[in-house]
Amino acid sequence: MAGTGRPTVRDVARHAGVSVATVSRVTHDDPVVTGGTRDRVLASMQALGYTPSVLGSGLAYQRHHTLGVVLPGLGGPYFAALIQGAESVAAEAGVAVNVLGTHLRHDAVQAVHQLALRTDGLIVQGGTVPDDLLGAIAEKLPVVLVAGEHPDLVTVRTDGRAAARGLTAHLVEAHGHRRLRFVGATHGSPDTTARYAGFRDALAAAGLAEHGEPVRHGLEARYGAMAARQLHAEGDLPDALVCANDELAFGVLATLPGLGVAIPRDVAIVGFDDLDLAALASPTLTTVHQPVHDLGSTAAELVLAATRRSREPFAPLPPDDRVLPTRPVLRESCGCST
Amino acid sequence: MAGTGRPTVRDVARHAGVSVATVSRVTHDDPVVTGGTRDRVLASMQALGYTPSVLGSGLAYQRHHTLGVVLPGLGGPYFAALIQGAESVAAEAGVAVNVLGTHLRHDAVQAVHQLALRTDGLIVQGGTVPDDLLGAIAEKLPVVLVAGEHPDLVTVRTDGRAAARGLTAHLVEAHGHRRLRFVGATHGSPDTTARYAGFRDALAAAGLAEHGEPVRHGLEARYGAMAARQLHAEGDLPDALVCANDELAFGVLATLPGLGVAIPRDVAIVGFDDLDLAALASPTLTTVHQPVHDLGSTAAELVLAATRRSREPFAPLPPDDRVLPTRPVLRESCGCST
DNA sequence: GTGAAAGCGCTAACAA
DNA sequence: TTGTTAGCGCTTTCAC
Repeated sequence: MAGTGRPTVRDVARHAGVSVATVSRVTHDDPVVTGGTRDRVLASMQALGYTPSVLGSGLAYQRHHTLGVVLPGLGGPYFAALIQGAESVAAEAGVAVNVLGTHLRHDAVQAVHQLALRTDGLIVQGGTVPDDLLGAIAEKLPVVLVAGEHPDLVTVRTDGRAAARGLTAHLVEAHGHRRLRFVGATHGSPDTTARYAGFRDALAAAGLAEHGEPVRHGLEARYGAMAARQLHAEGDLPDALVCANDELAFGVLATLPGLGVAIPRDVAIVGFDDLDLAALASPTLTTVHQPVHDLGSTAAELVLAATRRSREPFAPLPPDDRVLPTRPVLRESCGCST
Repeated sequence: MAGTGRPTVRDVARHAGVSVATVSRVTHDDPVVTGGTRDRVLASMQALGYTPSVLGSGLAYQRHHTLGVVLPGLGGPYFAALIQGAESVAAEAGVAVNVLGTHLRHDAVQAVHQLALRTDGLIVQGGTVPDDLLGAIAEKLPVVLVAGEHPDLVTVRTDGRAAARGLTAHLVEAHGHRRLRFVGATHGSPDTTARYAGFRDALAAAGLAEHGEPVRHGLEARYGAMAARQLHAEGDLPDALVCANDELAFGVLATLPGLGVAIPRDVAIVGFDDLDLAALASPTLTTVHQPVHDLGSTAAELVLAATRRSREPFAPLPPDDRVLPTRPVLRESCGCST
């Protein structure tokens, strides 16, 4: 009876000789239930192999127990680390993580809307969602923006501009490079845009001009390879390449040497993020360490905190801007400690 | 009234002057509703900004409208492609995709169980979940195993052994290499295990012995770098390195040249998967093209098909073994067309 | 401390 | 063709 499916609260209640309310209380560790009753119910749960239905409690609580994460893509160690950070916090709270990669979908806006309907809160990577849509969604459920800026939202980021300024200055001052070029598509990536701005800041401060426009193919490893081939074909290699992230730098690193260009002898290279591979490639990669995992976990904490107290109609989160620290990591690819 | 929250079927029904059943029918494009009624209801939906609650319909349907994907990790382009494949099919069906990376979690088994409770079906990458647990879960909901083998389950995979045999034979026969070594951690990865077996097949057929044990650091780019450094340190470089996947090969490619080892002059290298970067790195990477995206989409189709007809108690899927074709891609890193 | 009962939003017989 | 009604599984007042 009661179907052949999984046992429900009712089954447990009957088996334990209590009411469904009591079963529910035990599930939630409600301290009012007596030790004896409690044990009896727990035993019945064991005996029947009962697990609360996510569907049932979801409806009653009006909560999906799911966190949405919106990223441009899913590939790449950067996003993996971000997701892990978010997931570690979410798992703790019994919340699942639902990831959406927008750059791969023509119907990204639609998809974000869909996601918003099935989650209790959203973590959004800067540049993936138009600002107005973001604002609209933030009125409906808690949203935290990662690696982006927005006056009315909660944001978690690093100061990429300052970091890029510092790293670029290092290339100029410590290694005497004067012809520097930026690699990375700035469009649609606030993070990259900030880094490029910092790059330009440093050049301006040193009285230098960019050695050519940024090479804007994309932000993944393969685009680094593409950039390397393009630069090589142009035959006008700069002294140093400032890559928007480590992935791009690896793409360059897996290509230029094969084309007969030695690093850092012929060209110096720096990246951003300090991915694991950075310390292992040869030459080891000079970069800026970013707390990517923390970015994700912090964002998740903020969203979940808002989620939990979401009882009434829902009030948007008060704006906040958390800036996490970065740290330059000087290795071989810039010419240091060769 | 009716709370300040989102409008419900009841609100729409009242507004349109029909019953909730009719509203539900319109939502599901039930052809029985008259054009007039239909239009009136649609208008009311528009007016009120109604969207069906995932929670409500979920409970009624007893369906989560979510597909689970279990992978070892989330980084890496291989998994990104797999997820995209699955997601493209899922999105079509209005189903969300929930990804779980097991290698990063100490409580992987627990996590898989949790996931099973919130999804309608699971796609599992071979090697991520113990066989017995897999069997147990498959009795509860549709499960498709990707890149793995299992007698009682639906599996979608490629014939990695044959592919590896062919590629290895190429190194031996076309390029005359005799001292070959395998790079990649076979433990816990059926895919890698199969490729290693194929590698050995080819060597045996040629009457050759492996030039040393496999270098088993892992399966990601950084472990390729690690392997490269180890091999270089050992000072006994083989003629050719057969990497378990392209990621590892890239790690090697971003490291060996920097250590003064030219590819393919000093060492030939081949990978598996044919990631985008393979055609762009220098030297371009010889590899085996795998339909990773199709692996994901096929798996998703199979799971969803089973999901849809899951009406009664649920019968496990009948075992099936789909083998998708692969294709060797000969490029520069093996010594071809240099 | 425990139980009865009224929902949460939607679907699906069954009636009309 | 449309409406009525009884759930789906769980939570949560409000009585007892």
